[in-house]
Amino acid sequence: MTPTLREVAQLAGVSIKTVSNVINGYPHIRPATRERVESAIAELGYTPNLTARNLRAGRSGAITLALPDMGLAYFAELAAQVIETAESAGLIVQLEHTGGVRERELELLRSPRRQSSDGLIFSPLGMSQDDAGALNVPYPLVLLGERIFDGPTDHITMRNHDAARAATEHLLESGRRRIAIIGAHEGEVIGSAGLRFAGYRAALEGAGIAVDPALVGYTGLWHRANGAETMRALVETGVDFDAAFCLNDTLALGAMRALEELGRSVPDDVAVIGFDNLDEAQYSIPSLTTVEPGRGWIADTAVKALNARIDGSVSREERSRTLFAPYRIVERESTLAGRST
Amino acid sequence: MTPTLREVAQLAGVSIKTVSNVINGYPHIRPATRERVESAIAELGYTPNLTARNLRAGRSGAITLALPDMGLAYFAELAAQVIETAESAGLIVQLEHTGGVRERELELLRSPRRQSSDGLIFSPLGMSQDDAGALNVPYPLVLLGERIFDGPTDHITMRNHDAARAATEHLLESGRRRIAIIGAHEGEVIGSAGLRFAGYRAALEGAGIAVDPALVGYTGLWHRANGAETMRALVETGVDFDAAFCLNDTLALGAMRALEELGRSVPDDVAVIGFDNLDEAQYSIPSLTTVEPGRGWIADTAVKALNARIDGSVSREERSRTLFAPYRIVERESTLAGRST
DNA sequence: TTGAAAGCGCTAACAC
DNA sequence: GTGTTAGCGCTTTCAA
Repeated sequence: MTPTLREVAQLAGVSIKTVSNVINGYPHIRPATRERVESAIAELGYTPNLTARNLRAGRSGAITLALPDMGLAYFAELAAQVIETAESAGLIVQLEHTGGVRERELELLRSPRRQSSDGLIFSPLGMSQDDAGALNVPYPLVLLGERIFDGPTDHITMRNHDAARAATEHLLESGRRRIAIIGAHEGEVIGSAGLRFAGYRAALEGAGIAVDPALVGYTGLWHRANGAETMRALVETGVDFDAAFCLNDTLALGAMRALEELGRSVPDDVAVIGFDNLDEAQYSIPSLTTVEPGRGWIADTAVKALNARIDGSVSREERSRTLFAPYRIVERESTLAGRST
Repeated sequence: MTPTLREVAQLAGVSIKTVSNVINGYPHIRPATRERVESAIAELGYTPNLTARNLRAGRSGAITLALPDMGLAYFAELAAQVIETAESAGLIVQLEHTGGVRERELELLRSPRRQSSDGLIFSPLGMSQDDAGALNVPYPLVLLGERIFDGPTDHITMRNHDAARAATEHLLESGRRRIAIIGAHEGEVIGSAGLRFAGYRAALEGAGIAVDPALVGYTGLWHRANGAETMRALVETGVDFDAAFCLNDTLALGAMRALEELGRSVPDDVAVIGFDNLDEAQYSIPSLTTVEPGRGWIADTAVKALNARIDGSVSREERSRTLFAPYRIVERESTLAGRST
C-alpha cells in the first residue's frame, strides 16, 4: 500500500537509517546521498507513518478537547480558538462531547481513548467539587471552567465573581435600581451561576440595595428558550424592574426577545446585560452589552499549559496552578444610559 | 509507566497471547485462566495501548473533520452532529480548520497528518471545480458541500437549486414581487451562492418575473456584518423591494438588523427568508423563516459513508456516489403573509 | 487451550 | 557518514 521507509531505502540504495536521518534533518549526510534519498521519497510519494512514529515516541501529537456541546455558541467559539492555537503548536485536536452529564464526564476521564492523545483539556459541567478526586489521572490534564476548584490539575478559569459584580455595577451606574437576574441556580455556591450570583449580590449590597427574591429568575439551562421563558414568567409576576443581568448572552438574547414580545423596550424600559461576548451579541437588536470573558486568552493559556506538561517542561511534581482570564465590560445598546421618555 | 501486556502476563503467570485473548474476548479460555488474567489486569489497572494496536491494525479509530471555521454557526452545528454520530460508531473526531483558504485546503489533503486518522470528511470552501483532481487521495474521503462536483469521492450535498427556488417561491406566494437577493457571488455557477442564485432566478422566471440586477446584493463573505452592509447599501440605492432572499441565516440576521435601523419593518415592509435553519433563527426578532437543509442527515450520512469505505464494506473500486439531503421550508415570522397596514 | 515468535513502521544506540 | 539492530506494545499465525 503506502510506501515505507524500507522501500525508500531500497530504491535509494541506502539503509533505512540514512533515510530516517534525511527525514529528520540530521545534518551530517553527504549531499549526493541526501539527494538520492530525496528523489526516492518523491518518486514513491513517501510520507512517514505517524502511528509508528508515535508508538516509538510514546506520544500521539494529538490533544483532546472535551466540552459539553459544540452546538452551544460559547463552546463552539472556544473550540475554534483552541484548534487555532493547537494547530500552531503542531497539535491535532480531538473533540469529545460530554453532554454536560456527570457520568459521561467521569467515564471520559477513565476511557482508554485518553491514551490515543497526549493530554486533555476538559470543561466539566455535570461534575461537582465532590468529584475532584476523579481528576487525579495519569495523563496531562488542564481543567476549564468553574465547576471544580483546588483540583490536582492546572485550572484555567475566569473571575466570575468580579466580572458579575462589574456587570451589575455597570447597570447601577446608569441609574438602574431594580435589577433582575436571569439564570440563577438554586443553592449553587461555586459554578458559573453561583459565582456570578454572588458578584451580583456584592454589587447590589455595595450600593446599599438588598437582593429582592422576587427579582431572581431561576433556570437550570442557559439556552435562549430558557431566557425567554424566565423573563416572561418574571414579567407576569407583575414585579417592577428596570434592568436584567443575564448570566450568559444566550439567556440575554432570549430575554430580550421576550421583552420585545411583551411590549417592553430595551434599553428604555429594561436595560439588559449578558455574559460571554458571543459573536452574535454585537448583531442582535438592540446590540447586547456583555462581559468579555477572555475566551481567546483561555484557549491559548490552556493549550500552552497542557503542552508544558506534555513535553515535560513543567513536571508532574510541580504544583498545579489556577490561572484567571482577564475580563472587561463591552458596552452596547442594550444598556444605553437614560430613558428617552 | 503504564503497565503493558507483558507485565499483566507475568503477574498472571501466562503468556501475553493469553492475556490478549482475554482482552479481545476470544471464547476458548479456561475459566480459571481467564480469572487470573482478569484480576491481574485489575490489579495493574492495565489499559491497552491504542497506538500500538493501531499500528498493528493499520487503523487509528479516528476520523478527521475539516471545516472552514468552527466559529461559524453552521459549521459548529454540523460538527456537533458529526461528533455525536461518530461517537456512537466508536470513532474519535479530529477537527481541522482550513479557514476556507484554498492553499490550506490543498495542503490538508496531502498532509502526513491524514495518516493519523482513518479517513476525512472535508468541507472545502476555497477550492473549486478545477481542483477536483486533488481529491484523488489514497485514503477514504467524503466530500461535503457544493464547491466541487463529480469528484472521485462520495459527496454529500443538498439540493441548493431546488431549495432556493422553493424559498423564493415562498416569498412569491405571499404576494411579494420585488424580491432582492443578498449574498450573491459575481459570476459563480456552482458553489452555494451560484446554485442558490440559479434557484432564485428559476423561481422568478417561473412567475414571469425577470431578475432585476438592481436587486442583487453581492457579498463574498456571509457573516452578519456583510448582511447588514449589503442590505444598507441596497436600501441606499433607493430601489424598491418588498422581500429579500438571504443566501444564509447569518446574512439574513444582519440584513434584518439593518432594515430595523433604517426604519423598515420586517415582515410588513420587507419579508426576509434565510437558509440553514440555525438554532438562533427561531429566536431572532422577528423569528426567521428559513430553509432547513438537513444538517443532521448530512452528518449522519457522511459518517456512515466514510465508515463504509474505511471498513471496506464499500470498496475503493465502487463508484463514488453523490447523495442529496432532504430540505424543507420552515415558516416563521419574518415572512408572515399580508401587510398589517 | 495456551505459548513462542514474527512483524506492523519507525527511531536511536551502537558499530564500522 | 552510513549500516545493523533492538524494541515501542500489540495481534496473530503456527506449533505444541
